[in-house]
Amino acid sequence: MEKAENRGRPKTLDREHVLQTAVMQYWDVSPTDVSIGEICKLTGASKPGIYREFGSDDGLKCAALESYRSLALWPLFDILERDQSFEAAKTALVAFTTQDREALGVPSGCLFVAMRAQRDSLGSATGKRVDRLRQEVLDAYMVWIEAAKSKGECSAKIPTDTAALYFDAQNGGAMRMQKEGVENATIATVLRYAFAMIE
Amino acid sequence: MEKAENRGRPKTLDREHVLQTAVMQYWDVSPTDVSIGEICKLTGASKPGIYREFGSDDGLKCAALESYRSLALWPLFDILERDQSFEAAKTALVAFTTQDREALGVPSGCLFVAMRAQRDSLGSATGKRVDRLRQEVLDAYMVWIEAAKSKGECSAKIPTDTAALYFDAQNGGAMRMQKEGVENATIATVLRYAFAMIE
DNA sequence: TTTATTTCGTAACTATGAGTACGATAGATG
DNA sequence: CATCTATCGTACTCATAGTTACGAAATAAA
Repeated sequence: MEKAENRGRPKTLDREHVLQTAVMQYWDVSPTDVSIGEICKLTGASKPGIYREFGSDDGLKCAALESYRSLALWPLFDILERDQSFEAAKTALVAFTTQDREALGVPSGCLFVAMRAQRDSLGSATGKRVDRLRQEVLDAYMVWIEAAKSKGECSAKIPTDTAALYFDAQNGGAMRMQKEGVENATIATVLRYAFAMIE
Repeated sequence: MEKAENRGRPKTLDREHVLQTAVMQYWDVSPTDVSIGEICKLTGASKPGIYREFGSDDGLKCAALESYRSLALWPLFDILERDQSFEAAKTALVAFTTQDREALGVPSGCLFVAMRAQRDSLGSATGKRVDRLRQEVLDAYMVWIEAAKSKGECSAKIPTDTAALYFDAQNGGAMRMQKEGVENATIATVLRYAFAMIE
């Protein structure tokens, strides 16, 4: 067992602050266009400090994705797993996706969607985590759809795995539109049409 | 009028070869992860040669996008403008989008979609051209949808501009799925469901 | 206090990539 | 053959970004 050694110089690097700053920068700008040096400037941390904490650029991006997941992706999983009607869930998905980001003080678009688009430019650890998260999301959609089918709320003859890809694609499209500046109300209309298809 | 001056050392740089190579690399790899130096190695051209011909990295990407448009986007415009039923056009869109790229000897995904995703990392000239092309595509969808509505082949009450965004988003989603390795048959199913919505 | 231990951060190093200075080269013209 | 002209390509410059070497600093234990 490792006891809390109080030896040595006390750590001053604020891991959470660095991580949150990184998430916001990657999210707002782009995961491949924010350098370690930029994060240093914004947080006051030193480069070796960040390397000691996260190991590498890849490590920081990986940690940022993990952080983003429990910060911004949690509501998605929650909607899919909550016990509610298929219709109610679809409505909740539209509402969640088209929230007013400005009002929430959060960037538009989706860091996960951005990382997927640049998957091959990311480090190997981050790349693998992107793949895993993608599969997790698809699995969550599948469980949800399968449940709706067995409850008789979804009679569509579309295969469940294809339907999962369908919903995931709609969500990704919405995030891209948002980043391109399309009004949330318009995006919501698009999503409602898309989601009405599967019932 | 400028007459064809035969003075000076003859040009040896093969503009078309460089351009096609650039298009294929940007398309296959990513527009922001292919350096001028890489294009040089692949084509045998020298760096100053490429700069003399295209002015800058931005200029080359811009020319590549233009080339891509008349190479790979032309069929899309053609389908939308051809005189055929709304249904026939939608079927043609699905077929075009889910062509077997391997068999055609062409990369999967779409360079234009990739450039849109990285719009802010591109040079100003390329960025503006991406914007213009996006608007062109949306306009083409709108003209098509408007025509279908007036022919009575599309009775959907969805606003035309929103419907255009809808179709554009579906196409983009298909291209991303293709790049992520989803089977074309599956993508076609997704698209058919999505397109069936608007009628 | 001295020593052991741990973190701190300046100042490098290295690699890559955009962009260019400039002398060499190749053909037309006279 | 001499000159004019336009392109060629080697070998730079310059900037950025990931990464690290290493001595200074801070705290607990002896």
